Amino acid sequence: MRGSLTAKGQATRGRIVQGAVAVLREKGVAVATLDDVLARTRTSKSQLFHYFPGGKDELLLAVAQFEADQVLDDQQPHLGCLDSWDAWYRWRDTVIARYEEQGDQCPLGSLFLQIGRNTPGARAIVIELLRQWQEHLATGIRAMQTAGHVPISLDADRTAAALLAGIQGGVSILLSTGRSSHLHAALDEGIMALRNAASAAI
Amino acid sequence: MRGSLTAKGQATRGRIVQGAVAVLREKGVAVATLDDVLARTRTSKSQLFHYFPGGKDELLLAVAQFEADQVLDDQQPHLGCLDSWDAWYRWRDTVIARYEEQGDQCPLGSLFLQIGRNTPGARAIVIELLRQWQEHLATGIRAMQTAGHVPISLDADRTAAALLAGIQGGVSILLSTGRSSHLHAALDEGIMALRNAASAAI
DNA sequence: GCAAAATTGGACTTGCAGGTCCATTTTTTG
DNA sequence: CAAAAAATGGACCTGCAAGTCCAATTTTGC
Repeated sequence: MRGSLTAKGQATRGRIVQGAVAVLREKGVAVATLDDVLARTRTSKSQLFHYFPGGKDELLLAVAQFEADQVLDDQQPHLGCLDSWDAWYRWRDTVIARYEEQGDQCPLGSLFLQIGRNTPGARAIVIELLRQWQEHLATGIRAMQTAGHVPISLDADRTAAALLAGIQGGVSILLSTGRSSHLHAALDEGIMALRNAASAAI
Repeated sequence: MRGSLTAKGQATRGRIVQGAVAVLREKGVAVATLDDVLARTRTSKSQLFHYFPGGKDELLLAVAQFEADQVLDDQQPHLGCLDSWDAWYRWRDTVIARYEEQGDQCPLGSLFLQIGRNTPGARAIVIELLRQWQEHLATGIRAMQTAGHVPISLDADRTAAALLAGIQGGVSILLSTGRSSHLHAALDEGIMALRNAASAAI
């Protein structure tokens, strides 16, 4: 078999990615080196370049994909069933808890500055993550509309986009300042906008 | 005079900062080097380290401070007189224009990932920028309350915080995806929240 | 005008991190 | 079991960018 990975190979490759994820979360992408990853995973240079011929960039991209998947997973199952006010508030609590716990690490954000937003691979990962995230929110808003809790006149996609922007900004402010008050405000105001739309329906 | 700068010295120091600003905007902090700055400003290594004994970190910090000041300046005079719906929309247009023009450069954001958010100097710059920005917004909201356009019951600081988060997120999404729709949505929804609060007043 | 201080040029050093290479061992395949 | 392919260890190379050093020049203060 040409170019295939044995079970052992897959295991090693996986270990490298996992190790890279850990190292990057601990030290930050700016200072983390390949040797750090090797030390942690007890693998050698030749192994790393064997599984990631593209070198550091390719490894970072793999880590980015992993982290991106993690973002939505961590919001489940709540993100998937935003069909009552209660569900929305439970989801809000999950988001806040996740990012408060994460502290001032930003696995994903910093990763993209390093890889470069321009590289097609990196950009595709962010775009897809944001698209899915926003889609989930929009679906939740439509569910609330169907249930009659939010007026149909509301533009679900636009509202979802604004809410997503608020979350992104809240998180990035949390990263910069260590305070989660903006994330709190963005989520609460976002949900409040849905409730107010209900009473201020045109 | 010990440790003082002559007029010539100040000019050189200023040229270095200006050159660094330009280089960082063009190439991005991840790949820009001190030699790039020297080449552009026609200065020498010894000059750079003479005026920035702390080396690259100190220079980056100076650039960060410059860029931070720029952020609010670029929103003036609109940000300073948010006392009518019209003024709010003019300000919104200014913000959108500024960041659309900037494209996918993020002088400030990327800078902090390089310097490290932890270093006290860097963190202080962001915190102060955000504080002033939010203060301006809150002042604007209070002006609208005083004028009777927005109910007093609204928490100006919290609303300003949410709006600021939305802007931050909108910008960071613009940087990642090249699309300004989220920034648009965040601003419009943020202002809409003020208007809806008016009609949905408790 | 002259001594002291500030400014400047640019060659040189240094350390490090990414990447290459090849010999050796292990696993797969038939 | 034997040949081929995959996996592994780790020494080595290389380039680059930050930072050092010193000698030369200009400016300042008195």
